[in-house]
Amino acid sequence: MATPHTHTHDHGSWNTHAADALARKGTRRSSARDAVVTAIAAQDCCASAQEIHARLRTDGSTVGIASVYRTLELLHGMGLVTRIDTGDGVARFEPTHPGGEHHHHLVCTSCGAVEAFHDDALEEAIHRIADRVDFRVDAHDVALRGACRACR
Amino acid sequence: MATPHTHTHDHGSWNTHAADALARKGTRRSSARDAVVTAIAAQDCCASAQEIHARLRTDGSTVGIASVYRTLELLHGMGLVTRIDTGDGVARFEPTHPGGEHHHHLVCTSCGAVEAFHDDALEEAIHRIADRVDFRVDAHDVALRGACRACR
DNA sequence: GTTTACTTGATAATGGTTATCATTACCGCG
DNA sequence: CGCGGTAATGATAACCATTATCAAGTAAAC
Ligand SMILES: [Mn+2]
Ligand SMILES: [Mn+2]
Ligand SMILES: [Zn+2]
Ligand SMILES: [Zn+2]
Repeated sequence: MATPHTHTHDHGSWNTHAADALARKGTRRSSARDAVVTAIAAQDCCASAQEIHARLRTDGSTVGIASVYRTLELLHGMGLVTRIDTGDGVARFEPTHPGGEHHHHLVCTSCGAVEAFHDDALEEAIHRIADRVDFRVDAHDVALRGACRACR
Repeated sequence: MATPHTHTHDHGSWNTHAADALARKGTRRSSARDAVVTAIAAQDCCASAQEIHARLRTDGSTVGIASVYRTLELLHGMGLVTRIDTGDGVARFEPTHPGGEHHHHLVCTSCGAVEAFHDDALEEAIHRIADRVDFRVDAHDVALRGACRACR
């Protein structure tokens, strides 16, 4: 039931999915946005704007930090990216897969490490709550906090 | 199963609980800390440092904002207070009840309203995950995001 | 090619939180 | 009781992730 999340995504498929959605929305094509989208497509789990920016600059890109934030905001507004707050005051983002398939996070309060997990019973419970409550539930997030193997 | 959380806490009991824990820890008694502890004891759900500070000042207290942050950090470190991040860049805090009884939150992404809920199946699922995963889980939090009745 | 307005990158501004520091005031001890 | 050591305080400066601003660049429509 609770499984260490296996990374079996095709990075290219999300990239295409996102590019299509952007084209459909009618945004112009630009190298900055392309670079950010490609960088996000390569992630299996969450990364902050600053981390994405640093990775891009290391790879020789000249994208500005503002464009990273702007692109993340755009993609988030379009539901192409999931925002995750691990509680350290930094927003992290990961690709949202079209099928609804996703994972949640184990956060080490000692070293800040983030691990992914998935659990069907958890999803089922959340789904039932959403049906029962006087609130339209669009999204959910779950974080388990504690100590990772290394910090324990 | 999923119930709108009923507020049946005795505010005084958490206040005493916290005061005892602070005494046991050997901290000095001060009016600033007392005021913050009392303010938190009066909460049924989460409030930010600034909100707590404003409430105290309105009530005639001269507590500085720094003391509010310091007290929250102290109480959080002692496990007396739960920190909640609703994703708007503001940390909120609510009293941690000794029996482990707690609730989770519905967050309206439109107006920012926060409602509490509790669900046994959800807790059970999380408990099972904690047992199964290679991680020491000390705490967990769950947020359901969407639109409240008023914003829907 | 020209025009239009979407994008960009640099940089200033914002705002919650944290660090600093001189001053205050608990509280154990004589 | 007083003292003295030092935890705690409140004002304020510093920090830092995120946002807003703006002049310059550049897709894409015509
Ligand atoms: Mn889920
Ligand atoms: Mn719970
Ligand atoms: Zn992830
Ligand atoms: Zn609450």
